[in-house]
Amino acid sequence: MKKITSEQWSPEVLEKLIPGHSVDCVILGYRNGNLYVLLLEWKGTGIWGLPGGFIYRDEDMDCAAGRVLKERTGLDYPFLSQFHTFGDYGRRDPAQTPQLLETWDAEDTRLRDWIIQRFITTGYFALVNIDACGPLKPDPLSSQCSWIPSRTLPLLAFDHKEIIHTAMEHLRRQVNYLPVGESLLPETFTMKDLQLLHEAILGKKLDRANFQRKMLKSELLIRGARKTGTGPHKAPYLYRFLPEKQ
Amino acid sequence: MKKITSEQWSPEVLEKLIPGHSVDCVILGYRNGNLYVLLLEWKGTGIWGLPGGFIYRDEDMDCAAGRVLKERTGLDYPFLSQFHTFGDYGRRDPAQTPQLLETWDAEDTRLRDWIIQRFITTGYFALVNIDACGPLKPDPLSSQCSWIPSRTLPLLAFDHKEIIHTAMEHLRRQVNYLPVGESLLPETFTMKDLQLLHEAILGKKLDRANFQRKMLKSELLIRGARKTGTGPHKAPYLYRFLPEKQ
DNA sequence: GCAAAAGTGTTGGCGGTACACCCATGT
DNA sequence: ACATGGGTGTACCGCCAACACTTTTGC
Repeated sequence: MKKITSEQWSPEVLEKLIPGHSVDCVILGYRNGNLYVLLLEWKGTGIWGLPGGFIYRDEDMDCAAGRVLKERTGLDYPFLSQFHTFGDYGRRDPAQTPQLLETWDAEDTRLRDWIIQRFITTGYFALVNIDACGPLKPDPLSSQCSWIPSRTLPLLAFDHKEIIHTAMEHLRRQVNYLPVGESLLPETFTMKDLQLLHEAILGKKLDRANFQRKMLKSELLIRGARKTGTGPHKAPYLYRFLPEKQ
Repeated sequence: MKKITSEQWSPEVLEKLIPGHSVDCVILGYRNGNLYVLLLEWKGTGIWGLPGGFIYRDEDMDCAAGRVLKERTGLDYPFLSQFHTFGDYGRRDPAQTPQLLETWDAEDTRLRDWIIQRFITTGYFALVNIDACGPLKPDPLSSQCSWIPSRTLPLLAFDHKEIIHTAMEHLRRQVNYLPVGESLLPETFTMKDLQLLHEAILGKKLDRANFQRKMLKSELLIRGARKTGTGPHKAPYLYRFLPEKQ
């Protein structure tokens, strides 16, 4: 796996990239009971898109996805996995690409031709701790990079809405086998916190008693001290995840 | 979905193809208790590879996979689904490409350059009835196209062994949710036939009694007459799958 | 004391596994 | 009759959903 550092796109850089194939990352974060997706706003258009990028000719595709994550969030390769490749001919609405290019140097048609060509994209998804991210950085085509609640998605470019839905579907199917808590929660948390997270992912309420037993039986958690000052009720335990097995 | 008919590769045709991205199909068949994979032998090399193909610039990627299936087997789009995209920089062993090209027109370097470039490939898998296939047709790079038992794979090109293993893994995980019997068995079959198929996929023995109950409970089968002349024992029922729900 | 939230217990259903028991048939 | 394989019954276990009960805490 060869790592390549971030660079602005330019005609010279474009030469080093694989044409027509991109990676798009569905980066999920969590805070206060809500799931968030990291999105970029295309300069001045009000259209949002997934953080994506291109693949260098001598770079593994997985690395390209990791590089995108690093460039936007500063995070180094947390849990990141490919979930689907989107290859329909008409997946990029041709009416949207001109908007994407409005802020670009119009006189160099190489850039324009490169960006409006047909693209196949491979979707990756990552679960990250919002507080562990560095400052969010938009890419050269975007004006801002923000955490957007996954329940209230804005107008999205191309088929990015479908890509997000596919990723969420993938996450829901695997929620019991993935370290979702470890990736999305702070170091210590209550069982209620963990349950709210699972409920946010699954989009439905879970039984408190059964959820508690299931989590404890997994033997991935260690129980710490009780959390004080949480109100007029029994103080809940604080948990943390076991250190990783080597 | 735009359909495109088969053509030989030529410099003119190559212009119409997306460079650097291929589809490879893991096409599985079944007969007498054994799973088979459809493979092609590269002309004169003794190296085998998956049936693959390229994507026309105006063609959906899923269609390209369906076209590959059709070209090799004559079958029209049975159950066919994408399972993973293989994008490592070093996935195609550069030492193997010269062998692949030995039988090609060496004086036209465009063909050579096109075929030895870095490729990302998307893997599809299909379950087909061997008897329903037309005559098997090798592609321009291959001398033969045959059903090879999945347990005794020959020397395979590039990372095709890994691709097959990934597909089999995918199939094992989904065997209970896929119409494996409907795709791989003849119209009528005994419960034992169906069980042998599942055992071949899972690579382990199943309990006869429990398997029978599970299949009947699914309500996908209808029981027909008994099969006669099967030996000194009770005659088994013949089953068929219910006609598809509309 | 009372409400609210946390922790634990109990029950029943369902799916999977293991294995026992009959049934039909050709020799 | 008997061996062989097909069909069905029963018991057990683990997982999950539903819900009851007890404990702690601030008001």
